[in-house]
Amino acid sequence: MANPPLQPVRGTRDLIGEDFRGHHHVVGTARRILALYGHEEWATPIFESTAVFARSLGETSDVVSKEMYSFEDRGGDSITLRPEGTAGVCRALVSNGLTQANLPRKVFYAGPMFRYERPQKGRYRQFHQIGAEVLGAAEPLADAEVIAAGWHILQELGISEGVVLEINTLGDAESRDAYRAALLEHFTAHQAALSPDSQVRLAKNPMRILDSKDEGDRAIVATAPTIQPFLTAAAAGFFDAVLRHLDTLGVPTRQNPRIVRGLDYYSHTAFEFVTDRLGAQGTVMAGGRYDGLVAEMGGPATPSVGWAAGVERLSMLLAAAPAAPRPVAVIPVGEAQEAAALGLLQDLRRAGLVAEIAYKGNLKRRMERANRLSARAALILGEDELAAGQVQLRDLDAGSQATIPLAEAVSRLGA
RNA sequence: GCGGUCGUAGCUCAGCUGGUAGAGCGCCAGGUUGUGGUCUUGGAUGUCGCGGGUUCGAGCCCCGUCGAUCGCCCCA
Repeated sequence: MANPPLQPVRGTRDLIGEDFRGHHHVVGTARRILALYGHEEWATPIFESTAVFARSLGETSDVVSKEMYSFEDRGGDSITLRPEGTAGVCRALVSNGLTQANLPRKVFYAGPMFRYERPQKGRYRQFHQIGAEVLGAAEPLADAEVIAAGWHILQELGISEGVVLEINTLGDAESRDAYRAALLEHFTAHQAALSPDSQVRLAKNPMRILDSKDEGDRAIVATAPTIQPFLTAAAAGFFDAVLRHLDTLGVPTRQNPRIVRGLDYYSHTAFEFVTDRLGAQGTVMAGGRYDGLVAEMGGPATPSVGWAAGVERLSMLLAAAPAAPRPVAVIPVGEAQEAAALGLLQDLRRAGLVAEIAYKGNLKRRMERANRLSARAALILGEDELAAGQVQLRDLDAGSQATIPLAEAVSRLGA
């Protein structure tokens, strides 16, 4: 019996061909744009002590309570595959003693994240995120700038048309406590009419009811108070400044008082770039301000702001992944011509041209292979031509062919 | 964790009231032993996701399971 076929683990997938090129294009574009904004790239470990996430994301958040890939390593320590990137970056800031010098510090990261969830369109158990953080900046301009960088990336990817920035403020602790109390009062009054899910939310985190998708809930939410009247003067002023800077930086915004971020560490600015083109997973880039997180990691108070974006989701919005490069095919007609062909092959590559040679096959086979690689041109080295210091240059799109001096091959192909 | 839909050739799919599999594309070979893509002729495709059950007989019916997909929860 043959071995049973192996399947990828549920919620994981291979990135091959067009999928990989789309993914690579998203990450590469983010890397390039964020460099323009002064972000440096960090690579933190893919797994951390479980405490790094449990403490920062909030013990009761779904991510911590039911979605983490946690395991005990051989030394008996509890380890978790990172479900998101910000906690690791903050931990790294503290671990590396970077909390004093050169703040604010702008960071970019990209890599795989892991959450044990039911897979769905645009949602995987191993997925990839890019993220930008501005660490150690309490000013509203930091919020606006990092959001502007995200918008810039979406524009550069050509997908900003169908995406809107929804933004809200969660206020400071004082505003939030007052608002939470008011919400609790409002929803408790309508408790019986709430959906079962929202009755649970009422006990755990009443703010979550605000973004419920349940029809009945929406009617109750519509009459719920917004946070605005509960904002302290400082919190209101902060949010106004963020909005003003975003306007100045050319980022269109839509205020949405129902936005609530899922992770506990957010305060003040909360935002999501959303689209209606991805079904239920409309959030494509999201983040906010997290002034208390670095302190949670054992560092000094380090007000910070940032966002993360799902690479798979951004990639799905791309009109088309960039095409693979089109090589030049070098084709020796007989074995005697192979040495000359290999020399030419390396000359082309040294000149920066993508060039390929088949490992075997006659002229017809090699031409077929060149076609399959969507080669743009073939350089055919025949015995007679080579003896005269010449090669055949065939344009595979036009189908035209010309005899040219071997020495001109590289320059004729536009090096 | 919960609910809906779906798993047939490498890909996209067809397969009648159950009678032991088909198309297109792709692939391979010839027409063209120094020329691809177009054209033409021929050829090979398969544990019908997996396991069990019903039946004389199951791709088709039943149960389970794995996977995909869409939605809920939640989230990027």
